[in-house]
Amino acid sequence: MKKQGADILKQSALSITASRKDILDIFLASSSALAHQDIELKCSDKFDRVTIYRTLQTFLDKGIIHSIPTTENAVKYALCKDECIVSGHHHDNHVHFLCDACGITICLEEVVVPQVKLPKGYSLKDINMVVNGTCKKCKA
Amino acid sequence: MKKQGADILKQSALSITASRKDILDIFLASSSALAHQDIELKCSDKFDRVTIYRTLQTFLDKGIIHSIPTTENAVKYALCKDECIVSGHHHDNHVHFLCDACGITICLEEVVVPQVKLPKGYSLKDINMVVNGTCKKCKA
DNA sequence: TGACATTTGCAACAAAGTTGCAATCTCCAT
DNA sequence: ATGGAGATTGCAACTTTGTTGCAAATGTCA
Ligand SMILES: [Mn+2]
Ligand SMILES: [Mn+2]
Ligand SMILES: [Zn+2]
Ligand SMILES: [Zn+2]
Repeated sequence: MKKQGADILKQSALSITASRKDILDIFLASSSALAHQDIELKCSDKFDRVTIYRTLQTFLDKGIIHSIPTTENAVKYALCKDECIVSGHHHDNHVHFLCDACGITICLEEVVVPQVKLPKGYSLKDINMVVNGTCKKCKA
Repeated sequence: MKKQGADILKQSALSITASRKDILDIFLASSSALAHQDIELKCSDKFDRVTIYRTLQTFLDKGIIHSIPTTENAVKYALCKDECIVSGHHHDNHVHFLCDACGITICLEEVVVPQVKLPKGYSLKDINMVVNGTCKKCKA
């Protein structure tokens, strides 16, 4: 049986509500990262825009989703994998791909973000790597 | 003599106007990347908000500045270096640092973005690497 | 200097995000 | 199973951010 939104909510000790379940199911059904607006288009008939904002924030806080900064000034969100939580801390250390042609944003789970050495004085907490280019489907 | 905004405008074959000069000078005087709002705070008394938007877009088009996507859903901008233009094309291949404590965003010109190998089918055009952490000044 | 093209400011919008509060819903202990 | 405490939601009102069209002002170059 496939993983459902409700399962994830239980795991994260969040109360189970219609909006949270539905929004999680939207993520589970999507193969690419979603912007707030993408989600709004899919369920603003059922839920208020504000609820979507708050739900996404809750998911971020709980480490259910992670955010992906894009060059188009639009943050996108994607589910975190289970293996993501190692010893109580999150590890979204994969590369993200953004297609300039179709705009799709994808987690490249199998591509690990390379380490970098920072100049003296800077302490590193997190690295974000976003690659632009052309995706499989849009290839000429 | 220090480089002035007007010099850069000439180099880029842009007409020299007060707003362009002033905004360039703000960049030249800043050691960190600036958001639209940062610039607005410094000169909205002299120029319209719309002018700032259009000026930043022009600078982007001409390769005078580059944009930095941040996790806070706010694009920041920074001047490109001269050496940035190699054979007519831009090369902003350095890492950016974003301090979680003070929010400052800095170009780490000396840290080159490492290459990554993408899965089959993806073609790469550009890589963006943003590192979060604590900057020199904010260090505990 | 003057014509012409470019740039700017303004006004009016549209879209995105935030906040407070009352109504509703979840969950847990009885 | 029920009900009450606390969490969640919808709504309204608002702020901030970004866009567009157009007329006035400015810069460029002959
Ligand atoms: Mn991801
Ligand atoms: Mn930079
Ligand atoms: Zn594509
Ligand atoms: Zn700092």
